[in-house]
Amino acid sequence: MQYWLVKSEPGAYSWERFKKEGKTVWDGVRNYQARNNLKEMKKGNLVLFYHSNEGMAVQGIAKVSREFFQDPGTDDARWVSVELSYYQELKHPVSLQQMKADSILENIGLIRQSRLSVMPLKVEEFDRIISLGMG
DNA sequence: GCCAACGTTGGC
DNA sequence: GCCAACGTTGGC
Repeated sequence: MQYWLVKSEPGAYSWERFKKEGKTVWDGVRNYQARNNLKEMKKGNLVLFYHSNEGMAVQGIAKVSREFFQDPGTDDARWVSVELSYYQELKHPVSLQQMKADSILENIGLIRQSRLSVMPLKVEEFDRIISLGMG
């Protein structure tokens, strides 16, 4: 099982909206590294949903419900999307500050490479965020 | 609002 | 192929 983290500015697409809609096409990724990560996602993989810029925190968990396909927002064959479905909400959002202060999470991709919007997580990183968010 | 990090573009 | 200029992201 592979674990992931995706970022969204809540003003552009929020966790609240995702929760209400139940699923969404994750489109608009225009960065090769992020695109490569989208292509690696397998159906059933779990994906943390992080709010950037405002309310900077992991909000909840999504599940990959459809593997990559052409991004419907463009005809350019380089760019792909996946479909994500609502899975579970964290009891307490896990803030960037909390992650920076945590010895397991201090070297997470989110902190090391702050501009990447789709990234893999190690199992122990995923588990640590869940335990902080559900504890 | 500022700025660091970093990806992209285009001239040479 | 190099690199300066420029644009974007995202934390503060």
